[in-house]
Amino acid sequence: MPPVNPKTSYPSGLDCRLAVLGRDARLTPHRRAVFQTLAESTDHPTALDLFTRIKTRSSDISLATVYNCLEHLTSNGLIKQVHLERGQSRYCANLHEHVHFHCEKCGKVTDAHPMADFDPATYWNLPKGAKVTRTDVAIHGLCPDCTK
Amino acid sequence: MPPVNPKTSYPSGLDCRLAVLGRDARLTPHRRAVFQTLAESTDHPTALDLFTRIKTRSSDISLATVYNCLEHLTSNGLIKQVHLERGQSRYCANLHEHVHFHCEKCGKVTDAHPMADFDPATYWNLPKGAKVTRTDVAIHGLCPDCTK
DNA sequence: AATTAGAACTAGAATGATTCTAAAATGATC
DNA sequence: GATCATTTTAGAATCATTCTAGTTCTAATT
Repeated sequence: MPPVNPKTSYPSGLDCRLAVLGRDARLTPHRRAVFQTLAESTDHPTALDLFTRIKTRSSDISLATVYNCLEHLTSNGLIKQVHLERGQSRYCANLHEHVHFHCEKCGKVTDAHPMADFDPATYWNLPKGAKVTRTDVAIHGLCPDCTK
Repeated sequence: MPPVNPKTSYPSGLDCRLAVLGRDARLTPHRRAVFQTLAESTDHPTALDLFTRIKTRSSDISLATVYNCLEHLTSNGLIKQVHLERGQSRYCANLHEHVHFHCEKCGKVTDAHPMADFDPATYWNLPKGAKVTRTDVAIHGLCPDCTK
């Protein structure tokens, strides 16, 4: 096994999360840009949002590459895809267990972190013998700013 | 206020739910077909599913009309739109409070009814001052048939 | 340093779900 | 039975995403 090139492989120093990737998953400038732009965003941007931000702030990139990078990062478990309504997918670099609060007026999406363990089987009658792997919770309502 | 035409207005006898509509919301044969076809379905069909079922089983209809009827029924609160993944919207005539169990293998969607009151604020740290109007819960996993 | 094989990037085409448009049909009221 | 609003329709348009196929880039090898 040849040595990993420190310049182009996902370094564990930059962000421990990036280290989970195998050595053949390259940390290209584009992937870095997509990941970092998303990590700096608190607003759950769409692919197009990220495309615009990366294009104006830093390097040139194509929309197809943004989609490729997002798919790569998602399938490697570095980021998560979020679906709140039909339409565009949104992305989220927060890997801590959390759910989403969606403001129906301004559209803002806020992460809500757990205070206690949650088991859906205590609240809903699941099919007998079903095996739960994941529970998606989306809370809709009015954010503090929009209740005024 | 002129009398309601019993033949074309949503009758309260057929299904009490249909009575919630105002008198200017007509119960056309197409709307009736879309509603009834959905009400008889347990599989959370897509607009295209409903289009095919209505077209083959009963009257002729266009896909645009299915979309129009679904939009009409949804905005009048007679049916619900369900988004489990990106892609097509699914529809559900079950208005009892419930959540959805989605089998990741066979794709089947099952309604899961509540056994206890559920307040998301006891589990997740919502933004201070936020007002919750609705909580969408989608439970993903393997259905009883697929665990075998 | 040049070669090579594979991975990543790209523009533009293609796809799939949905919405829009504008005209025709239908229904309700006058 | 005329009139006006609503519904239906086919087909065009749109929007987000994925695909295609050619090009460029990267890293290991010569």
